[in-house]
Amino acid sequence: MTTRVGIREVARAAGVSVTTVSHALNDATSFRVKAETRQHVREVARNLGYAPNRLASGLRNQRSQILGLVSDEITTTPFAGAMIRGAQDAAYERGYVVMVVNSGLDTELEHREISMLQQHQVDGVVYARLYHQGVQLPQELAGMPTVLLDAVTDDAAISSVVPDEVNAAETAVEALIRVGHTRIGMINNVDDIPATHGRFDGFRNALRRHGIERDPRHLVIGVADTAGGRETALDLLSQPDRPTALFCFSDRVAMGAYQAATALGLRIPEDISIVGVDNLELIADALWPGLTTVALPHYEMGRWAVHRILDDIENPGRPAEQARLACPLIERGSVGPPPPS
Amino acid sequence: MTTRVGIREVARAAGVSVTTVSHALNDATSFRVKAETRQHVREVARNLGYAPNRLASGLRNQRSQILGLVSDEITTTPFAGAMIRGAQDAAYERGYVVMVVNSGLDTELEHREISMLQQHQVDGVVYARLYHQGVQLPQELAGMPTVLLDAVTDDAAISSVVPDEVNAAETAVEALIRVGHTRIGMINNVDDIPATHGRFDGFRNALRRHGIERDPRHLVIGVADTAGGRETALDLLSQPDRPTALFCFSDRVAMGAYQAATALGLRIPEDISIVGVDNLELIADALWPGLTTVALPHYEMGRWAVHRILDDIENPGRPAEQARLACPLIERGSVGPPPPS
DNA sequence: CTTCCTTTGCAAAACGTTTTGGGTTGGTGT
DNA sequence: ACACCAACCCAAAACGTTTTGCAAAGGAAG
Repeated sequence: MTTRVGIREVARAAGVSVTTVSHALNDATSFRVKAETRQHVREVARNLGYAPNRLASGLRNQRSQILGLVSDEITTTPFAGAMIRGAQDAAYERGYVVMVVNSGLDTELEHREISMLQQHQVDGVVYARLYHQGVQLPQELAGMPTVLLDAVTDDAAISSVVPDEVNAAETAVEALIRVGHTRIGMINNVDDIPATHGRFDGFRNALRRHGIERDPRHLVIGVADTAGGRETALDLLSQPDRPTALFCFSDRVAMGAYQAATALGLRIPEDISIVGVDNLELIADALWPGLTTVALPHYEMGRWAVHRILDDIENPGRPAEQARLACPLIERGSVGPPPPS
Repeated sequence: MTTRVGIREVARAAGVSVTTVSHALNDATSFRVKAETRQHVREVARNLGYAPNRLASGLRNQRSQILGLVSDEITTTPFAGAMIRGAQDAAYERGYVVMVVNSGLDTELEHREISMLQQHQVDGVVYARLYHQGVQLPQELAGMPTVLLDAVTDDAAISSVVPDEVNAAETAVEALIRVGHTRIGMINNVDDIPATHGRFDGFRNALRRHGIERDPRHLVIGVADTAGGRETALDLLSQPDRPTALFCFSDRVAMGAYQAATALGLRIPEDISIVGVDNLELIADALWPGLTTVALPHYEMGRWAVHRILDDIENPGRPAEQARLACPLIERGSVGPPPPS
C-alpha cells in the first residue's frame, strides 16, 4: 500500500498550510480562504488523489457519518434487500454510509450488535423489521437518533414508517371492482398482526364505498403461506355460489389460490380473478398468468427512514412522525372481468 | 446524550493511569499489569458501561475493524441477503463489522462507493456478485485485501469462492438416478455463464458415471426463467419417448416445468420427476408438491469470504485460493421412482 | 549497605483531521 | 509618516485511543 496521501501532503504540494487546505476543501461559505487559493488547493488535492480519513474527521467532529441499520432477518425474502438498498441510496446521496447488522430473534446478540454499532460511533440507527409489526425499542438506543422501519412502537416520540395496509387492500380490491366484480372473496391471515387487520379493513372499506354488500361466507382465514392459501381457496371456491374474484392476503397465499383454481379446473382470469399483496417478483412474475398485486414499498420505506433520521441529526427538534406509505398496484394478468353468469 | 465514558473516566474511577487501563483491557498476554489490577480495572470498566471508541482506536492502530462488502444487486433474490448474513456472522465472530454498499451496474457509482469505503478505512473488501460470474476487479482495489464472492477473475493472486456447479448438477442428477431413472432430460440455460457449462458437465458426468447413455433429444435450452422453462419443458415432454425425469437449470425453470407438466396432465412425481437448482424457498416450498433441489451455499460462501479476508489481514502472505463450495441436496417431494413403462 | 534486576505504573507522543486564536502582509485614511 | 483595518494564512490544541520510553518501588545478590 503506497503511503496514503493526507492533508499534510496536499498542503505541502500546494504550498499552503494544512489549515488552509481544510478550509478550502470543507467549509465552502467561510471567507477565510481566497477563492483562487481554494481552486488551487482543490486541484492539487484531486491530482494527488487525496481522500479524507473519516476516522480522523469523525473523531474530531464527533460525527462518524455512519448510520446503523439493525434488522431482524434478512435472508428469507428479498424485502430486506429492498429496504437496505433504499436506505443505502438515501444515505449515499447525503454523504453517509450504512452499517447493516442483523440479530435474528436473539436479543442478547442484538444487544451486542447494537453495542458494536455504538462503538463505531454511528450517528443514528434505523431499527428495521422484515414485516410490519409492533416492537419495543431496545433500552440502549434511548438517547440516540432512531427511526423504526416497517415497525411501530407506542412511544409517539419516535418516528416510524410502515406500509399503509388499509390503502393497499383498498387498491387491490378496487382493481377488482373496477372491472365489474361484485362477488369478491378474501383469504385473510390468521396471525394477529397489523397487516391482518389493516387489509381486512381496506377490503371492507372498498366494498362499502362501492355499495357492495359483503357476503360473510366469502371471507376465509388460514395460514398465510402457499399451502394455507391452497386449502382455504379450495374451500372457498367449492362453495355453491363461489366468488368471481379473490383478494389474497399475500402473494404466497395467491399462489396457493392458483393451485386450487387449477385443481378445480378454473381458468385465471377467465373464471376467477386473483389479486395478492407483496409484489414478490419471484412469485408474481413466475405464476402463469402473472399475478396482479399491490407492492409493499420497501425500497421507499428504506429511503424514508434514513432521510428522516438524517433530518433529525442535522437539525434536531422536529416532532416525530409516523408515516404510512402508499402501495401501488402492479398489474399483470390475473384480473379480468367476471364470467357471464 | 450524557457524556460518553472514556478510558480516562475508567482510569480515574479505578485509581490508575489510562495506560494501565488500556493494557488491562486489550493486551491479554503482556505482563505489564498485575492480574489483580487487570481484574479490578475490568470490573470498573464494566460497571461504568465503558465501550471503546473505535474511531479513536482505529485511527491510532491504522485498523478500523470494518470490512467493506460491495455487491452488484441486492434486491432481486434473497441470495444477497444470505451472503450478507454469512459475511456478517463471520465478521461478528471476529470482532469486525461490515459495511454493505451496492452499485447496480453503474461503474461510476461503484467507483465512488468504493472510495467511500476507503475513506472509512475499511481493512479489506469483499467483492460480491449475485450470481456466479467472471469479473474484472476495479482498479482502486489493487493493494487492498480483497476476496471475490460468487465471482472469479483471471488473476490467480486473489482469492475467490463460488458454488461448485459441477458438483451441484451431479448431486441433483444422482438423486434421480438413485431412484431408478434412466431417461433424464435437462433444461439448460442459454446464457454463456459458468453455471450453464458447469451444470451441463455435471449432468453428463453423472450419467456417464452410472453407465447411462445420453439421449441428445433430451437436452433442451431456453431462457432461464419460468416462462422459458415452461416452453422448453412443453417441447421436451411432448416428445414421443419423453424423459421420466427433468433436471432443471434453476428453480424458476423448474417452476415452468411444473406448469408444463400440469398443462399436459402429468402428475409430479408419479409421471415425471423434477429437480432444480437454487433452493429458493419462496418457490421450492410453495410448489406443490415441494421441489427437490440443490441449494447454492450463499450463506457459507459469505462466511468463507470474510474468514479468508480476515486471515489475509491478520497474517498476510498465505497464497490465494479459489474455493468451490459443495451444494447439498434438499429433498422435498418432486422426485419419485419412474413410472412403470 | 550497595548494586542490580524485576515488576509495575506513568507521561507523552502519535494517528489525521478541524477549528480557534493570533500573526503577517499590504492597503487605506488621516 | 502613523495608526488602523481587511484579508489571508498559520501554529497549536483537541478528539480518544495505543504504545514507547522512563521512573519508581521492591527484592535478591554481593
